[in-house]
Amino acid sequence: MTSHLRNSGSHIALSPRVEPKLTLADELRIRLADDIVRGFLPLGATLDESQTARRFQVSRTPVREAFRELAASGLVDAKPHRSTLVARPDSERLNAMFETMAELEAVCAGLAAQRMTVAERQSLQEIHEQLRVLSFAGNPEQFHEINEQFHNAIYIGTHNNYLGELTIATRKRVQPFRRAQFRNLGRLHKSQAEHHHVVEAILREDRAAASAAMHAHIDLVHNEYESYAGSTLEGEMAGRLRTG
Amino acid sequence: MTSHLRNSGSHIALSPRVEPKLTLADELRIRLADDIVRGFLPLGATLDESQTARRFQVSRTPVREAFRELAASGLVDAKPHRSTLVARPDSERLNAMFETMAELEAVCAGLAAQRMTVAERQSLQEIHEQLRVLSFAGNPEQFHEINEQFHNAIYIGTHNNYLGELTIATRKRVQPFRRAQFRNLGRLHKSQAEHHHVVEAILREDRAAASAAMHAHIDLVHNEYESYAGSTLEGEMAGRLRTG
DNA sequence: GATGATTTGTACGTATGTATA
DNA sequence: ATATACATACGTACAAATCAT
Repeated sequence: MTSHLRNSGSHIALSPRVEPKLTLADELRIRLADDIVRGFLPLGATLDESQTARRFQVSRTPVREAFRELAASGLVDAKPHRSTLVARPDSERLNAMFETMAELEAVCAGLAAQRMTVAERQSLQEIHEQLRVLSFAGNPEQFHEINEQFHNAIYIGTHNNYLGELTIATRKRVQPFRRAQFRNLGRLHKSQAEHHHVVEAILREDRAAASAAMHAHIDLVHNEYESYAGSTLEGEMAGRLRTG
Repeated sequence: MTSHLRNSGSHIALSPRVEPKLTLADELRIRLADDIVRGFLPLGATLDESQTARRFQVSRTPVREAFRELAASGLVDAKPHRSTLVARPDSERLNAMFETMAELEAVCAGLAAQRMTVAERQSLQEIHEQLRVLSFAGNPEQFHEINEQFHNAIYIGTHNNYLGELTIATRKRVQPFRRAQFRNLGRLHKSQAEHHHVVEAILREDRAAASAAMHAHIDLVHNEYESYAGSTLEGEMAGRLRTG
C-alpha cells in the first residue's frame, strides 16, 4: 500500500464527473477513518500531524482538518495542544456503544419490517442467501463485506436516512471491536441463524419480532466480543498501556 | 453582544485550571453552533470564511476548522470549493430527524425507568415540578431552559453516555424547528401533561410505558411544528428560496 | 462561453503551549 | 524547578476553483 495522495498531474480524464473533486482533507479523513476501523491503526496510537503530513506528502493544514473531522465523528480523541490519538474507549463506554448499537439496529429492523418495498424485501433475501453460502465457504473477509450489505439493506428499508446514518456511524465506531468476530468459523453459522429470525420477521411485517430478533443478534455480537477480549486479556492489557 | 473572541492579555488568573485553554476553533464552533440552534443565523445562510474571520477578529484558519467540525455534526452543509451553508433539511429529512429523535428519546426514557437511582428519580421530579410552576408563569425562554434540563436528567438516568450524546446531538439539529413551540402558551400545559405520563412511568420503573409516553410526547412536538410551519407556509417558502 | 472577481484550498513560518531532562 | 525540545495553534501568502458578468 504505497500512500501517495498527491496525484501529480491528473491523467486520463475521459468521462466527466468521475472525480467529485474531493479536497485533500476529505481524502485524508476517508483514508484515516478506514485505517482506524480496519484496525490498521492501533487503538490509542498517536497521530502526529507532521509525520502524517510527510507520510501523505501534503502540508499539515489538510491533515489538521482531517483530524478535526475525525474527532467530531468520535474516531479519534483530540484535546487542545495535545496530540490526537486513535480513540480507545474504556469498557464502560464500549458497553454503552454496543448497547446503543443494539437499540438503533433494533429500531431499524422494526421500521424496515413495516416499510420495506417488495423489491427491498427481495433484495434482503438475496443478500441473506449469499451469506448462507458464504457461511460454508468460510471466507471471513467476504462474509464481513456481505454482512455489511445485509445491515445496509435494512437501513435503506427504514426509509429514514438520518437514522441510517446514525446507525452506520455507531457501527463504524464499534467496528474495531468486532473485527475478530468472524475469525471464529462457528460464529458465521450462528450469525446466519440469528439473521434468519430477523429476515423472517421482516418478511412477516412483524415490527416487534424483527426489532427483538435484531436486538438479540447485536447483543450476541457484543457477548462474543467480550468473551474474546476477556480470554485474550486484550482489553485489560490495552487499558493499562497508558493509564497505568 | 459584542463579538470579540480575542482576549488581549489574560487578566486575573487567580485560581489555576479556570480556563481549559480552548482553542479559537473550539470557541468559534461553540459560538456558531449556538447561533444556529438559537436561530440567530437563519437556515440556509451563507457562512463566508473571510467575513466570519473578520467578525471575530481571527484568521481564516480557526474559522475553517470550526466550519469543518460543524459540518461533521450536521449543523452546516459544506461541499468542497463551495461556501458553507447553515443546514436547511428538506421536509423528508426533517421528518426523518423528528422520527429518529422520537425513537432515541423513547429508548432513553425506557432505560431510565429501569436504571435511575433514587436520587436521580427525585431530581427528575423536582425538575418536573419546576416546569409545572413555569407553565403558569408563562415565560417561554425559561420554560425552554428547564425543559432541556428535564430531558437531560433522563439521558443521565440511562447511564449510557453514548446514547445521551447521540440524542442531544439530534435534539440540537432539530432545535431550530422547535424554537417557536413554546410561544404558544397552550403548548406549555400540554407539554406538561405529556411529561407527567413519562415521569409517572419512570417512577413505576415501567420501561415500556415510559418509552411509549416519551415517544408520544416527541410525536406531538413534531405535529406541533408541522401545523405551525404549515400555517405560516414557512416551510414551503424556505423550500423554494434556493431550489426553485 | 470566456474572463475577471471572489472564495475556498494548501503551504509554510512563527507563536504558544506541553512534555521531558 | 528551570530550561530545552517538540508538537500544536494561528496567521499570512499563494494556488486553484467557483461564481458573476
